[in-house]
This record gives sequence, C-alpha cells and structure tokens, in this order.
Amino acid sequence: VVAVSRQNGRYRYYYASVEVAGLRLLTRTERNLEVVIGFHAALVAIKQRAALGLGSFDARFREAVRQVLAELGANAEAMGLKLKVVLRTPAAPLCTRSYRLPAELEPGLRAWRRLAMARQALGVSDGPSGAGQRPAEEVQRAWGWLREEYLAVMAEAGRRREPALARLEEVERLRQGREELRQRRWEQLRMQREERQQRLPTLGLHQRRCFRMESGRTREKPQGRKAGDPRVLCWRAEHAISRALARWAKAEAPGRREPAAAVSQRRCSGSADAAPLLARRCSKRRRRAWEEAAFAASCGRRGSAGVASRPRLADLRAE
DNA sequence: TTCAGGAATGCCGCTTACGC
DNA sequence: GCGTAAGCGGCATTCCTGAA
Repeated sequence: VVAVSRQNGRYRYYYASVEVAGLRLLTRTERNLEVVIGFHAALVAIKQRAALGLGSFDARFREAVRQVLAELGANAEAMGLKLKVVLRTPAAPLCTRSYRLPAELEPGLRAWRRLAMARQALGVSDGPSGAGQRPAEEVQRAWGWLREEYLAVMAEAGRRREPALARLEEVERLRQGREELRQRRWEQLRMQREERQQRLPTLGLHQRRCFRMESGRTREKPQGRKAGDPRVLCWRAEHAISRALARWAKAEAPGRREPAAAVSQRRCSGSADAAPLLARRCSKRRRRAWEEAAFAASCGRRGSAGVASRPRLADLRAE
C-alpha cells in the first residue's frame, strides 16, 4: 500500500500495487486507507493464485482475477484495477501504459506475452564467468526483436512512437555501458586466475601460505608448536575473534547488505545477536572454534569455576 | 488524481578463497 | 577434500517522485 503526499502532507492518498512475473497490478488512489488495505488484500490473493497451479501463466492470471473478485464481491472497475507490463531488461526497466481491467485484460496479457518472449530471447547474462561467451551479433539480434515488439505494443496501445523510441535508445545506451564494464571485469578475473595458476603449482606448502599472507588473508601461525600448545590455542582464538569482528564490522558498515545468516536468524527468533545463531546453526568444527574464542576471551576474567561460558559478540568486541 | 518510470532494497545463484 | 563465508551480478519487488 503506497501513501502519496502532496503539498507537505496537505493531501494524502493511498493506492495498492503488487507485481508478479513482470505484470504490475495497480488500484485507483483513494483517501481512505481502510479501503485501500482491502484493495491490497485482493491484489495479494490474485498474485498468490496466479503464481500457483498448472497451465500457462496468463491463463492462471486470468482465472485468478476472476475468482478473487467473485469471492470478495469486488468490482474491478470500482477498484480502478489496471495492469501494466514492466519489462526488466539487463540495463533498465521498460514499462507499457496501463491496461484497465476487465475491459483491457486481453490486450494487456497479449502485450505481456509478446514482450516476455522477446525478453527471453535476450537471455540472462551469466555473471563474470559467462560474460563474453554469447556472440555479440546474437545479442544484437535479440535486442532488435525486443525493440520491435516494444514499439509495436506501444503503437497498438495508442502511444506515440517518439517517446517510446527515446526510452529504448536510453536503455540501449545503458546496456552497452554495462556490457563493456562486464567485459572488463571478466578480463581482470581471467588474468588473476591465470597468474595464480602459474604461481601456485610450483610452490611448496610454506610458500603457498606465504603467498596467501601476501594477499593479507591469513595471519602468521606460531611455527613448531603442537596443536595443544597454549600459544597455538591463543593464535587460533585470536584468529577466530578477528574473523568474527571483521564480519561484524562489514555487517554494520553503512550501505552493506545484511549477512544471509543474520537474516535467517532474525527470521527464526527476531534477535540479531550472533551468539545463539552460531550455537544453533553452525557446524561442530565452527562451534569448537567458538569455544576456543570464548576461552581466549575469558582468559583474563576466569573465576573460581574456571569454565568459560560462550561470550556474546558484543562482549568479545569489548574484549 | 493519474501516469510513467527511476531508485532502492533484498534475494538468489555462482564462483572463489580460505581454514580445517 | 570438504565446508563455509564473502563477493558479485542479475533479477523481482517495492518505494518514491516529477509531470501532466
């Protein structure tokens, strides 16, 4: 449900919107929030039904609209229900005009089918490892098809050709820029891989570790000590703490994405504290590392019992 | 009040590096 | 050799805003 404010909140409207498989469903705007929440419930029901079941998507969508409106006793015209096709291209989205329901449901779905097929031909890029593997002529041909379909759909919908053409050209410029960037990144990665492959096989174990240290990803381990040696234990604990802190700092950095594990943890319990997450979800090996980290962290404050409890991450950080 | 479309956000899959 | 974390790009979805 989207709130639209105008003139510093003097006017406030609401409307509901959901998107499913490249179709955006919208309702009319309305000042009464309760009414729009009702609209939204209907849209969500349509979306859920259209996503499930057998048969083609457009058939399921058509049926979902009919069923949900009938069950809720709602009227598409009264809701101001409309759909528009939002075409996700590898550069930027392309939108069609809105098609009013129920009168323009079929033209809307026809436009969606045509554009979806052309979009499929354009394909999905495969990331760095797959970049550059698709011939440029093939991509150009697919883009040409998508371009023609978009212009045809907009013309059929009664839109002028010039604005559509201008938007297509803008998207094409963005696409070319991104493609060049992707090619450059892929080339850099390829060169890095080649360099590693040339260096590593000729090195001994010690030299390989030194090579990793050069890249700043490992810390020096006390040499010539057995696994149970207190210095080795301290090194491992210190290492575990610094890794945990590095992850924590990254997670807290502005603009950084929340780690997947923290997301699942939040979903499970609503808490963002990493300690119970690790206690419950991590492997035995990782749990052991945590026990060691806890041991190290509690070195300076072990009481008479001499047993370290698993520390909270905030405590570890303070330590 | 509506339309059109750009920006922001989060999820997913893949690859790579590292530690055990 | 295996498990794990992180980086990265693509995509779907939602949010937001300027213009008409």
